[in-house]
Amino acid sequence: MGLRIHCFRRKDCRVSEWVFESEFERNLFALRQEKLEAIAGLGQSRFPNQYRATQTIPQVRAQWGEVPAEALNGTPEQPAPRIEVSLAGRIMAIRAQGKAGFATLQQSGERMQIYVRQDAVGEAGYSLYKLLDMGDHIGVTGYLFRTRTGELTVHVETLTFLSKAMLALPEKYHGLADVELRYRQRYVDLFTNLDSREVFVKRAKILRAIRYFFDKRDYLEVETPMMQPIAGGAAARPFKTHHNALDLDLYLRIAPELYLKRLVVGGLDRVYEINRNFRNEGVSTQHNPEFTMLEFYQAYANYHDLMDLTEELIAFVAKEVNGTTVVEFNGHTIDLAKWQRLTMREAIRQHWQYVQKNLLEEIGPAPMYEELSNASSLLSRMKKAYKIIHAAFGPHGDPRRPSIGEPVLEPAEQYRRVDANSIIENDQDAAERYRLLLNMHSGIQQAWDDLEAEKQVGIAIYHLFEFLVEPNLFQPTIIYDYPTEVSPLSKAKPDDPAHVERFEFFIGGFEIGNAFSELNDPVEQRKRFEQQLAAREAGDDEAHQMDEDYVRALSYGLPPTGGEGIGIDRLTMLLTGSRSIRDVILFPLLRPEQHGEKHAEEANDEATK
RNA sequence: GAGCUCGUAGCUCAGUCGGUAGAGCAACGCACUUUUAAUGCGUGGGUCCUGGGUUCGAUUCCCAGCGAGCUCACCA
Repeated sequence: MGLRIHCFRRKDCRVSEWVFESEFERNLFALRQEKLEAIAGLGQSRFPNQYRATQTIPQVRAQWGEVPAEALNGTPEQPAPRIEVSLAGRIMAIRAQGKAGFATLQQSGERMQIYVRQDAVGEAGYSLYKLLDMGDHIGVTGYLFRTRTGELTVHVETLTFLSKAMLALPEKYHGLADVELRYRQRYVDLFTNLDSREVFVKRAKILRAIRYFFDKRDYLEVETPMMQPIAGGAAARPFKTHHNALDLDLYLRIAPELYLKRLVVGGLDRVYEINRNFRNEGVSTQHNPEFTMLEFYQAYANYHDLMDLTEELIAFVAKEVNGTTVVEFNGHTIDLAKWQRLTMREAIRQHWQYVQKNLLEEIGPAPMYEELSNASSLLSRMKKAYKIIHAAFGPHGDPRRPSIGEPVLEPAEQYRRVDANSIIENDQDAAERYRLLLNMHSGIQQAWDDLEAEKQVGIAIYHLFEFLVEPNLFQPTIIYDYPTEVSPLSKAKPDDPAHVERFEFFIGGFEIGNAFSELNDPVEQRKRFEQQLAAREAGDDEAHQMDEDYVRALSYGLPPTGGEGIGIDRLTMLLTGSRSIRDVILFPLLRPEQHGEKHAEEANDEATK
């Protein structure tokens, strides 16, 4: 910690100089320092090094929270035995009344009222009380009683000053409401918004439950490199960094996958790792550039074994953390113990049939499996379907794409000239219908584009799935048997080379995990790397690089292995009912704050360019 | 990356059909020995995000920029 706390408004500010956000803060800080001196004058240390409490506030509440007033307070004739306590906490409310007063201490997210009266703590003690402010840390000793209004309270006998808040706390009723401030100043958010604290307590419980689950099954927790010379194991753009002494470019890992499988080659049959991955991509309510993944690998298992394990894991974690497998998320009630499993093509067909039956009969029956396997028949089907669904929106229905040809059907009345924003505000069902149709529209359009560009049929199928089906998978769903073209690291189905033994699972409308029977044929692996390399040369900067050492590792023999990755942030969102990934990451990535003159200069520079 | 919305006191928010702004909390002073969003009386606190334009005059209108939220795109 330097001396500087804020340094925005003066471009030449030095580290040795205090720069406050405002006069208010400058004055308050000075005033609090004077109070600190006055506290020292009372014989207290300004910044004492420790305080020995005998209990925590949660402990006292747990033990005495329900004990009635008579038992604690006794009567004038029959005084009850005193319950002595020694507690520490942060002052979250303080109310002085002449020669006595109350304060509320907070510790570990729980609160305890204290009562300080001059005739109990003495004049010096009461002088200290009067020098206390919201946000200060103090220690108290005394005994428990209940006030007239029944609140469990510490009758203070000694007061020990522990640390001063030099800045003003947020408004005490609302806490920090500005989401940006809550992310930037999480240290304030955490003690003023206890809901926020609860999310991170739960996050820790989730991690603990996961570790327990895998440890119990003889998995070994490992840590593999986060800085890698080749960023592999996923399709994503990496961050680049540099090691000076070795003069070596390195990438922050996009996945631990290839290292974990090397470990299985090495005889660590069951391994898992929980740690950060880094992907150089945009941010959204579901994406942070660094995010936490659980990856685990199990020798001699295939993807069906992992499906069973996954269902068990998710239900177990939910139960450990929330005491139930039922969660409310985004207006949906989800039971994490009730799963369905569908192949990707089944899911597309099922969803298509749903749309046909409930929304748009003209779209026709779902494509048959043969149609979904053949590029030219799929293309002609997509063309047909596109015209129908496009017409359903009316000539102006989809602002993002000009009409292709003339509408072939009369637009269905309820979708004519629909405006997404107005119906989302007004009519939930209409908004839902609109969303479903728009997703279908986008998926069909995407598949058409893929096939038109002569991409492989599997890629078109995958896109169709992503748009049509994925956003609607609120209940726990395993989607399996992915097209080979979109799965460079997984193993083909023995009886169907067009598909691989891979599944992803979806809850709450987004993907949470991804698993497959790992490809362990080094020759096949090299071939797929080479294909990726070709894609890379063709301009796909997310395509895999060649990883010779990984192929070498496979050449020593990877046993048949199942592997899976689970997004911990998203799982946490689900189990805490958080709509944004930023609510489950302590310090989500934000642009640095810019203030005052520096800011203005940059704005001008920008304007004159 | 695109669209929409927002940015006013330390915090939570009003407001100004264009005439440089208010409340509550917090802060400061006084009163009050069972209050609890304590209360009562009084005081201080603002480059109304930044820059430019229009105007006699801009916090308000217009343009640009910065930051954030949401939606979409990319992605897990």
